[in-house]
Amino acid sequence: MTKRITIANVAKEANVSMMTVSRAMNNKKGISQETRQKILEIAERIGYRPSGVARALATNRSSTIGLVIPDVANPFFSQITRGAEDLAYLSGYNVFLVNTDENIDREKAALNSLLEKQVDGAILCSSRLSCEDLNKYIEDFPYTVLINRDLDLLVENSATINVDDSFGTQQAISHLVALGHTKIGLFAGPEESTSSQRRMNGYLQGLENNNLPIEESLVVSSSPNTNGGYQATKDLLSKRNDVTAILAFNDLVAFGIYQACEELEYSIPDDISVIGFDDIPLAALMKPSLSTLRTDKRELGHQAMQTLITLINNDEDIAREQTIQPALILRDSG
Amino acid sequence: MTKRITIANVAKEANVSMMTVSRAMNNKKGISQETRQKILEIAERIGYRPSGVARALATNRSSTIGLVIPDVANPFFSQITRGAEDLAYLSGYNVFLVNTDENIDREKAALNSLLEKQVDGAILCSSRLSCEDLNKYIEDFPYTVLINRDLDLLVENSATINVDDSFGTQQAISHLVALGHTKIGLFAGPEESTSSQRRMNGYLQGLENNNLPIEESLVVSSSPNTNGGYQATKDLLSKRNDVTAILAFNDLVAFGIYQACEELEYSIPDDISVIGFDDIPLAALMKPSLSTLRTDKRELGHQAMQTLITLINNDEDIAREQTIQPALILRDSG
DNA sequence: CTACCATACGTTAGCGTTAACGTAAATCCT
DNA sequence: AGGATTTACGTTAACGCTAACGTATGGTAG
Repeated sequence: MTKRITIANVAKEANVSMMTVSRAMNNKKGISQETRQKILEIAERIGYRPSGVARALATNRSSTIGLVIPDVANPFFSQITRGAEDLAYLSGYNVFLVNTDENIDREKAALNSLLEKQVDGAILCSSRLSCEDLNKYIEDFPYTVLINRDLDLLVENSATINVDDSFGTQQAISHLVALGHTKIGLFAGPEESTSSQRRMNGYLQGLENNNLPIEESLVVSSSPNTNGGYQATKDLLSKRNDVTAILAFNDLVAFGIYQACEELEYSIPDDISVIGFDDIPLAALMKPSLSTLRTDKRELGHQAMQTLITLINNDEDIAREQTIQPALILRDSG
Repeated sequence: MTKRITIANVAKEANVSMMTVSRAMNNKKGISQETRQKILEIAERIGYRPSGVARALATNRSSTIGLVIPDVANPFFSQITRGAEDLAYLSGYNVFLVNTDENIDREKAALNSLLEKQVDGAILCSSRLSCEDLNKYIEDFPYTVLINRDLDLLVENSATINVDDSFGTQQAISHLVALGHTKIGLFAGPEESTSSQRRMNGYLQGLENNNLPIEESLVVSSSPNTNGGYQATKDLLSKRNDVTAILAFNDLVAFGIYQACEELEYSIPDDISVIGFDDIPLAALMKPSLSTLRTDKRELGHQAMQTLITLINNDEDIAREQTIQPALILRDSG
């Protein structure tokens, strides 16, 4: 490994001080056009690359952001990641991506490592940390944005962005009611999932809004996958053959509903309407095509990054608690 | 923002030199158990967090790795990312994730920013750079691992990992031949895609291995999506009604084949066998379930990271050109 | 003509850490 | 016993950059 070319090399070659080179490289004022040009040419010629590490040490800014998510392999988070990274790129930041696997210890380890790396800010997605721990970390990071996680006390250096699952679910119910449905089933997801809880709230609220009774037997919990939907359908329809519509926890669950309905010879949407959640690519390909609630995850990631960068730069006041609305995509299933 | 707690604070509090604190924090020898313990307690108590930036400057090692991919939102790359990050985490590295969108300028910008950030190594996925540019960057990075990209001259500080698409395709053909097929169609993907080229090679080689003639009209290019498969099927079957098997560029293309076959009233696999590529979750859910060639992308990412870290640590000799074999997953479609 | 100011630089002193070397005391070996 | 080695520290000097301040030069206003 040959020795690194430093700002001193450029300075000597150009017969100026390091400070002048620094000004030239960073487009700062207090330097004439000619010298700047000359320095930039020399830098280019001798292959000088500024050391981000040294700069970070000197300025106390790393131009680096931490993004903490449960699992990039999950399309939900990979899309958020994409939206966030795109804006980071445009704004001159690099992003550290960390997976937690919804494991608290791993999440803590991730946050600690980001703290050591001295990121300028962090975006935490679906954090599993206790409120106490979370608050401690928020204090330690310069700035933090939380996605899909509420916070009791919202401090100066943080903001939250949440998907309004409750509202989305209410929308879906209103749509189904408008179609004449009154016996609407809900396939709830894992109990510990906050989005599952929010959808449950939305479901109850939606029924109330439309003056429909709440019947416990219409709510079935299901694993968040195809098989979960299949099982839940068999389960529900064996008990309640008056059900005419089902809200699935997500599109895969909806696909499971399709499979069960085919077996049981229920027709979608004639006998049963189905509405999914997520709008995965498969949704449009299913037969009949699946109506579903889509949240723009890329936009979500973008908005989180935008918020974080605004906080960092302290440009302007920004909403501390933001919300993203899912959109009801109507297709053929209900 | 309160002032950062530094190693000096800990040193003063513990009545030792900074060097001793450094030794304690980094588990280095030349320090007694008692002092180490005492120092660690004090560090914990006053909330000392070592500055990774300062450490990187002093040691010339950032414990940071750059991962450059076309698009995290694409499941293929998000899984690679996951596999890579997992190992990075275990090995004490953080990874910078960058998307290029297959845009050469953005890729260069990404690499430049990683160079500035002084990553200890980089993993480049499906790089679109010219050989010349690529070689220049490989020279600039301490270490580089390329995924799905060949390199003419393989320098000391680099390695490549490629998916053996050709072999996978040959496997599929041998399987189809064993089933009695002789007229096997290929739906090739985008021409500029190297995996498409490799599969074409594998296709030709596979036919030759099995003493089958090469017929140009059996090869149709298709967009890498459902619609592409749909169109290509209609196209192919209108010209060649003797085709009894099709290799799809990927599983979505295969899904398009299914749709076209349903319309044309061809039965799968009775009239036509179909084999996909990728094994996306949908593959197992399709009717009939789709036989496909699966490459373990997580393993691919893991292996790339493993190789990079081995290069960095210079632990042991490592294969400079590695290959990952896709596995033929046999289901009901052929 | 002086006082003031802007412009274009240079100097100095860190940022927080560790490598490399120095040193004093304890331990060991023959 | 006396030199060699080991252990447990401390000192010094970087790593590469920039903030903050200093200085010289020329212009400008009154």
